[in-house]
Amino acid sequence: MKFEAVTIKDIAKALGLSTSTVSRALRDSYEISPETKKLVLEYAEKINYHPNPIALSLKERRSRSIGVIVCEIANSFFSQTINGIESIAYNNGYNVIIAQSRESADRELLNLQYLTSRSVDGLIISVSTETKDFGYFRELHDRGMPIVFFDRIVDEIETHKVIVDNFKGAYDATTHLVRCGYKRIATVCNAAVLSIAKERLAGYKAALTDNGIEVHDELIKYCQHGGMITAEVEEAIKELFSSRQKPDAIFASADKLTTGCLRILKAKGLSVPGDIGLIGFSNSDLTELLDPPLSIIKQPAFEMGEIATNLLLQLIESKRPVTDFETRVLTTELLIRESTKKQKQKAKEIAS
Amino acid sequence: MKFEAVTIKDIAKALGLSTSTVSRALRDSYEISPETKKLVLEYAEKINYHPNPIALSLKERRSRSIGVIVCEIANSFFSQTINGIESIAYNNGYNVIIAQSRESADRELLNLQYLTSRSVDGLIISVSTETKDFGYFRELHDRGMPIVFFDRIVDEIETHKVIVDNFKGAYDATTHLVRCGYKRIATVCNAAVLSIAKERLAGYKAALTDNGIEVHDELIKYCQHGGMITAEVEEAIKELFSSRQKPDAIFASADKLTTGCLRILKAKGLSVPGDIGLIGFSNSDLTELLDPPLSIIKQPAFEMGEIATNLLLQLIESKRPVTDFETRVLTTELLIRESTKKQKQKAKEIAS
DNA sequence: ATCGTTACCGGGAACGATTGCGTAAAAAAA
DNA sequence: TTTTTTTACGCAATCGTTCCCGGTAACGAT
Repeated sequence: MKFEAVTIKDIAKALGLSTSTVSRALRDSYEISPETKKLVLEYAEKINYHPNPIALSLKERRSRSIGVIVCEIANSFFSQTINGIESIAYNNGYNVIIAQSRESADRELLNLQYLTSRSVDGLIISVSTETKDFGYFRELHDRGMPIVFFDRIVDEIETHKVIVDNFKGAYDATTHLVRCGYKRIATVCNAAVLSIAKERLAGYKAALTDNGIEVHDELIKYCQHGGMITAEVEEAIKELFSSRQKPDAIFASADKLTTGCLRILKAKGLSVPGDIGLIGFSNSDLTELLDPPLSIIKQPAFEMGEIATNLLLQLIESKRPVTDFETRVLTTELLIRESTKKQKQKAKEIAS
Repeated sequence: MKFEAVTIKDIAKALGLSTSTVSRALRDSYEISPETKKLVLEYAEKINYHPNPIALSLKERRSRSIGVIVCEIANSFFSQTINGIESIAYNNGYNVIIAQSRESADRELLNLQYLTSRSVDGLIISVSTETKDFGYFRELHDRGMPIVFFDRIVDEIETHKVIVDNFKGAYDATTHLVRCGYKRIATVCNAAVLSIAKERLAGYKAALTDNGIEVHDELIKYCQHGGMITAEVEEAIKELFSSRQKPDAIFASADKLTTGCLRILKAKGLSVPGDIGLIGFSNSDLTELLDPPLSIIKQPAFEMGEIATNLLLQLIESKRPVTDFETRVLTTELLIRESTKKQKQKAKEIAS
């Protein structure tokens, strides 16, 4: 089954002109008489002519499409980012091809090869938790493929990057927990190789130290798949509670980890914040409806997508190789709700 | 800035062969000697040759890409569906271009034109709530563009469709409310033009009638934008509560409406299910963590995406025009949780 | 009458890959 | 040895579009 489109040849034949003339008439060239132009334009309109973008891509050696690789789209943060990416891309005549790594380095590489073989003009990437070898990224980048990293960036590759101040986000969240009166604050974070995991962990540690609380390694748990696998989070929580230092609060450093922790804590029959406080990074718009309403650190996801895309288009459309790269750092938002309200505090409130 | 890829010409020149020979060698043609093949294959591997898909698309008049139009991707149901679509598409060498209508008929048309001008080989569509004129769909379909509708389908266009038994889903949900002891059951649904809205409303009505409960029109509220605009849901709820027949339960017939209702009810200080019961269609994986845990009707979203894609690929790859279309109807899943537990019932449970 | 200019338009190569057809050389059959 | 067949490869067209060259009128100036 074929969908046959109208070509410039059809117009040329019908009007007794050459394809060159038709092409020029359509592009409003000065070498074509007004009458011919009118003729061509009207006929093109009539038969609903649209230039074949594939032929154009071949000719101009660009596809006007950009590739996006994220771990998964069924994730509030990423779907919001993609919204931002799309809005800018579409306004500039680019289309967006989305691929998911599902936190697998293999799938990520496959997607990468697939997208480049599809000749995308550029890439917007948030790397998977599993990725250790950035050789292919580097090779691509060295060969001139425009790449913008966001969220989970690759430090050793020099290109545009868009992130939030993860250190500050984590610092603020942890400080908030301290101020609420929590003492044994644990953290559940992403694979340690991830830039965001490192930064958020650093923020967590700094906040504890600055508040005179000792950092205990046994209160720091890593989830290699960023919470995509429930068992992983379950294991982390179990370990936390079987340690000598039982935590009285948890700072979760990623979307899936935050809701994952809540799920496991409830499954274990623990009350939040009664038995344990919880705060985490999240971009879900359902967090305030949860039981309990979750205190979260929220990222400006849509804006991040917009900025990343603008930077990428800048790279793509630049005449000469860009060497001056920038890293845009946005700020997170701390939303305080029930899940970090310590019991004593609650009691006090009721009394007053 | 350009990303220069290796072409068949580069290989030909380097090896002193013609492009035809190289092409045939790469495709393992019988007319090429084993030695030449080996030579070409090894060199191609060495310089990391990948055929240019754009050139192939031009030659074969197919792009090996499919377009998907949904109202928004930051929606559990649709992002899960897209996961299903992608998994099948990628396995078959197709890529997926996603576009969002954001419930606007204009944007939908724009996306449609954009995708077809991008020469996608086929389309998978869930129409927007606003769409009234299906002329463009029809035209495209008549001109041979393979289209598969899912979820929100277009009855008057004969092609493959993938839906759930919306009538039964709504019937089951409403029946469940009746069995819980609710008497004045309201429904908040999508724009009445949508296939799913009609079917779910019919299921709701039938369940009431079959249980000897009268259907009151003032207990039926429509949201033109399917809950994307909060004010819309707020207005619906306000109207319900200002009517003579104050509802004691609500059946929400779409993802955003379900969580939207919960949000508004809580904002109004109403307790669920204490003051009012709530059940609705939803595919969010957070519903059981909500306050209260939400009773929902869940659709097999991933599977729907898979089936839709398989059907589309079937259409695309069919040699002759397909005239025998099918509508796949899957079944929904009813998950009963706290939000539909009527107070009396609760009391009884505690007593026993 | 000849030249220069302007205005319009067509031929054909190119983008990268595939493929039908033609053909030289080598191998097999006569 | 001659003829036939097979093997192995190149030429050129094709997909839809753009664009570099040309080319040809018409017209005014010389």
